[in-house]
Amino acid sequence: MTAAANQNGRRATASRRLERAGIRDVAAAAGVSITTVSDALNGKGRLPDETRSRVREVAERLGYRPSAAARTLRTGRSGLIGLTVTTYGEEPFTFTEFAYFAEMARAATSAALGRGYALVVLPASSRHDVWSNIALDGTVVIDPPDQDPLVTELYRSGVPVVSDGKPGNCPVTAWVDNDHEAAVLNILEHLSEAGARRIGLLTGTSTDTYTRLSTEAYLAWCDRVGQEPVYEAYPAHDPAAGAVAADRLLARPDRPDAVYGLFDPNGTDLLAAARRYGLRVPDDLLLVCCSESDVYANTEPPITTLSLKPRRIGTTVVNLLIDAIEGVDAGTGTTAGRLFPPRYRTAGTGPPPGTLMPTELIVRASSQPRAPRTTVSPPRPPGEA
Amino acid sequence: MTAAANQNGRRATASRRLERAGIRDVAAAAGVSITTVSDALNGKGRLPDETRSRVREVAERLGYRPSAAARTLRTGRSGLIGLTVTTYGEEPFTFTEFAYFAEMARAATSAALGRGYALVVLPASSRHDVWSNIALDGTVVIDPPDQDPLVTELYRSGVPVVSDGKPGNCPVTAWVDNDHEAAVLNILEHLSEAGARRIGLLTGTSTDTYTRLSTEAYLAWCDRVGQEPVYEAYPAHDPAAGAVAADRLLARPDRPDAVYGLFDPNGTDLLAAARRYGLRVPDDLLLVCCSESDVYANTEPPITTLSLKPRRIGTTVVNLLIDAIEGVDAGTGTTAGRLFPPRYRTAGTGPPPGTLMPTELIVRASSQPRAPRTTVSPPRPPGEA
DNA sequence: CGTTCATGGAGAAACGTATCTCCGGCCTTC
DNA sequence: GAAGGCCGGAGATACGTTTCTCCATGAACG
Repeated sequence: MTAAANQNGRRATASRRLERAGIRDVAAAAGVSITTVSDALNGKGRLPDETRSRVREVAERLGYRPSAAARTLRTGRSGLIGLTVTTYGEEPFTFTEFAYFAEMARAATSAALGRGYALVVLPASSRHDVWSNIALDGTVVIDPPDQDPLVTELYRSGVPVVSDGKPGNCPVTAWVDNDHEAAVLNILEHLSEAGARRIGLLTGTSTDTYTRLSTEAYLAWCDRVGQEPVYEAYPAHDPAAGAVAADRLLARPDRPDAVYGLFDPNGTDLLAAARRYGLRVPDDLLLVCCSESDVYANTEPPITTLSLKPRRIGTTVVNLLIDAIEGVDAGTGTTAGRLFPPRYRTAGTGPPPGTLMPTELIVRASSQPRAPRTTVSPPRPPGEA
Repeated sequence: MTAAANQNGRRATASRRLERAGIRDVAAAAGVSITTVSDALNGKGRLPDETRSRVREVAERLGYRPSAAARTLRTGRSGLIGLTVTTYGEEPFTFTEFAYFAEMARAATSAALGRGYALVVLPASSRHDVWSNIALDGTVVIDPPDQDPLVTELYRSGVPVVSDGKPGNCPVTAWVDNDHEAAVLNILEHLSEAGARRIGLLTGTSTDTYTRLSTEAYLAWCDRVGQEPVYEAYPAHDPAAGAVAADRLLARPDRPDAVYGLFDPNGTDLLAAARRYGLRVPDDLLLVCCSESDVYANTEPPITTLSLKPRRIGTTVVNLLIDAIEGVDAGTGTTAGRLFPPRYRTAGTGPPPGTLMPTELIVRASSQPRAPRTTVSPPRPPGEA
């Protein structure tokens, strides 16, 4: 009966340690071959149900757990997805610092788990050895800068890459982004209708897509309607710099009567700056900022915010990535396909497919002059302007 | 020259695909053996520097990247650490929902990366196949419930487990927690000194360590000083229930003149409830809540908070875990040790080693009668940078 | 009665690395 | 002049799966 012990000669020579049971042990205990065990547990092959259940029972009894490492080595699939956020400045990473990232990451994790994948968080600035030590089936990159060497290398080594934020010059498999241009135009229009005559912008100095597209849309709008641009830029990763920039913006001689702040803390920064200058919101100053935080529902006054809907973005990004990962095998043919490495190929040339997702403007008191329901009466210009 | 191609017979028979270069290819190109390549790249063995650098150069030229899966299989080490948060309720996971988790996770990720490990986020409620599909060197468990089956299984299969939150009956390798008892006593004392006669508690209905220990400390204190306990409990994972409970607490006939709220949103909840009942803070009601959010520095009035210092916890937990992981091999002997599975053994019996970490009470106006001046974060003058 | 087929399953070859064992030279040393 | 000792490196094995290939058996069918 237990003659099967002779089959695995190697194990017979080694003294029996208290190792975890392997597939060989299960096969021996069940009196079948390794193949049968593998097929039974993975639901493959042609086996009568009786054999299947018997093998499963034996495996359960022995506490058998397949080795993830061996499976990964054999199948070329790890079930792991990298989630990378390009780090601003020196800090390890600004993860969860802004609500956008936190929400996006949470949604991405959920979506991945729902499809049987797990997410591993890897800052782009991590030591190279950490990256190459992990078998990744694909990677989500949040807001890659132009010519990101990390993305380029990943792509070259055959790992699918989907970016959150339209990539500049990086070759990605696909990308997802908000329609920042439409969002900014919508806000500017909203503020104009609320009576704004001179709309200012609080923006960043970094070159990521979000900052760039938003600022360009603002400048283009200014050019179109004939307003002189009024904006201040600051390094968005510096939490203290935002307050300073907000102050600068409201201290200008050509002080705007409405401001859109591109970053999450801008709302409170602008509100505080307005108080310092004795400006009432919304009477003297209309305010909108981009934020996922609901604290702006309870500020005094509540502040109109633009939500980028990070949950939707995170879910979409992960689903696109997994589609690419799993689509690889489907496209490589029938028999010899298995021999091919899981290298993603772009169909011909041309830009990678991108998806634009809408944003949502949550209108609150800060952008509604006086009566919240009628916008007919234009506000009087603040001070002398 | 390229006669080395004959050595790897397997590769010679298969038609040459455009696969990624393996260690064999490097060996062939450099005219050395696989062993030499491995040693040269990993800094092991005894090789002259000339050979080392030559092999490295060839590897670089071929764009060689070692297979993480193969290395993991061979060494039994993946460089991956699981980060598990027990899910409250139905939601996928409350990660990043509370600032505590977000901060703790961020610190843990940083600490892990600093030591060459990466973190993979895995809710305790994930499908079992996701868990067993990933080779984990160890796991951090946030606040495991009593008799957590997940922890038990992990521990049994030899994976080191370190928990954030003193475990009830789970066998963990080590644990870290705040000194909740001391923290609560400190708060109660602080409130008493501020003039409180009847201190109420807003607590949770769940059985996690934090809730349990804090509540018990409160009850013990009441018993000691002879005050009748005044508390309301609600399911902490329900964001709406907190406001209701806060309202209930202040509506009681034996209304407290000071309240400590165990959860992050309790501060605003209690403040809102106080307003509804026309209670002035801190004149009629002293307020403290446990929170990592700095919004309480700007509420009206600013609210005294207890910080659990999640960054410190996250860092400590990860370092303890990695110590355990890397300590395993050190303890298994010299020669035959390599054959042993990386199974962690507790030294004898007895409880697992635990570390208590201090908390920090940030005193603001809400718990100081009269004195409106805060001791932290003084207001910034308008003109200052 | 011979041929085909479907069924149930076994054997063995990978996957790509790390590492244990061993071996040939050359140099020293008595 | 022979016996170690060190240097530089090659061979082979094992890590634990998945999966390709192939075989034996018996039934169906002409």
